[in-house]
Amino acid sequence: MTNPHDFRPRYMQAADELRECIRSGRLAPGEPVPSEPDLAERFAISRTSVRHAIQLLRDEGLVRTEHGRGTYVRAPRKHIRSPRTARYQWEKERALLDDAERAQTGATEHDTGLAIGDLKFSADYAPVDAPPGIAERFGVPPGTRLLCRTYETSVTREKVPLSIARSYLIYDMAAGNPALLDDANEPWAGGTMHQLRTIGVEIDRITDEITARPPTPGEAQILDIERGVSVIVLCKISADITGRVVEFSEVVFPGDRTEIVYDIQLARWAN
Amino acid sequence: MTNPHDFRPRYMQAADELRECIRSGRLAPGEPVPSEPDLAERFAISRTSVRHAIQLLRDEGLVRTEHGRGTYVRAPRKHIRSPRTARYQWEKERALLDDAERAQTGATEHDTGLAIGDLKFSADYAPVDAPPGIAERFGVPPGTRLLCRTYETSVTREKVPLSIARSYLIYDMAAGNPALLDDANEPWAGGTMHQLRTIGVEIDRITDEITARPPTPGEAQILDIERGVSVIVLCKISADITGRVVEFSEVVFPGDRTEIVYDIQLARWAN
DNA sequence: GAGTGGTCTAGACCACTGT
DNA sequence: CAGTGGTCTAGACCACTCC
Repeated sequence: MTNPHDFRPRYMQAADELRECIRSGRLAPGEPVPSEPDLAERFAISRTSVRHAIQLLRDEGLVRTEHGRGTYVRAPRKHIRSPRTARYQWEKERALLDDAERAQTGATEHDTGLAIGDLKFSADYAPVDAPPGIAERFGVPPGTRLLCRTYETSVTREKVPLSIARSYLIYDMAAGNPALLDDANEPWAGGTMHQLRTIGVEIDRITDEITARPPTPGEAQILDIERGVSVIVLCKISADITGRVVEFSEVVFPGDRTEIVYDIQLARWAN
Repeated sequence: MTNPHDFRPRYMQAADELRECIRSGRLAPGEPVPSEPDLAERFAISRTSVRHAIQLLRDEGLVRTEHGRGTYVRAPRKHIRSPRTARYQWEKERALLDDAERAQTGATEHDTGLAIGDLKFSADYAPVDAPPGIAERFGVPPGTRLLCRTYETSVTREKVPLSIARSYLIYDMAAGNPALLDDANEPWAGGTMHQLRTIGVEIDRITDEITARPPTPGEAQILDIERGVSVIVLCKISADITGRVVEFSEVVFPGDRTEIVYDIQLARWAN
């Protein structure tokens, strides 16, 4: 079945042929790929080589393998939009509302259009000594006491979180309102923008830095990510109206189902 | 060497131990990992299992393997910052300058701080019929004639491109200035914003959508991406002052060395 | 129990990199 | 040349899923 005049490795030739079947639709999303022994016979190669070929397709995100069941052609995953520009401004205005109004809906509901009961949420606070990289962002000496808050947000119906977030505040600043030091107060209606407002801080400017990298084994497990899929890391640096950095947060999204959105309004040309 | 009371697969135990060596610094970036036969003996497993373990580490981005030389601990890759907000506004203002001023520096030089001679650039124009996904962005019927422009930008000293971009314009609109239809006019001093200005279009609002996915084999080759590393895909939708979408472009960045940056200025609270 | 994928071995040969 | 990783085999046994 493989071409004797082709000197590429046989597992690659097999992968190429399977890839072509998928691209052309002869193997449609959701359909099973033939079993490993079948493919071994069909391509006249060993099962080891078949597995190598399938591994390539897995790394390309084209197939998903389930132990004891088979290998299936993957459908592209549904993206969850995470609009940042709109969310930040909305969150800031919401911080001015009274308690009852703020309680009605959270930022993630605003992003995703889900109702407030559809979302599950867990938070954990702990004081930490600033590692050098993070101290630098705040412009404080390494070792300065920070409040580290970790969050997992998930859709109630699904086991898998939408994101894992770690947010840092200067501990002594947050201590201006002792309620901000206790994770029992989460979920806090109104989010970080409102929390900071209780200590007289107004966020004026946010810088987002976006990168991608392979997940750590822990992240792969929590986010239910398969081999070859990266996470998107969003570092958000918030400065107050005096230009001082007041919050640094790092949000980890599953790369195969997240779409991060920014709207940029440009200044008009003078006429 | 592997623990008989641990019932996890042996290749995972081996991977765990190597991962711990790297995290702890006992194997520092740049240092070689022991050879496969060495590791097989040390862990008392077959070379196949050793290779399986190393593959895991490769997928996590921790090591890099070079045929005939060995496997080395990877240093984190240097990130190239790609600030979007600042770039877009800068590019828009630059479109108003005269030819000589515009020729002095391009957008990528603005982003990276490199001089104009440091960058290499290739462009290719071709008319295409709009596929459904892209037609939808423009709000035109599928099959409408578009001008598809592909670009590769690289640093002259390095073989590997910084990004691959594909930009689409409505063909009939671009034809308003025939110079816009010919890739021989690239690099066009002033970029797309100036090109559009020659046909009376002012871009007013840009929406960026960012996702990550595994590279296609072609992208992996062009961008010199290793297994397990994803690409970051930035879809840029530009609308003119009437709200009509006038350009759609898709930029593919290597995920392991790109950092995309947005600055968001929030409205002040009324006092 | 039959069929699927997951782990593992021992050994062979090839391709590439150094000296 | 010796040493590295890359390809490949044939076969064994295990773990999981479904009937």
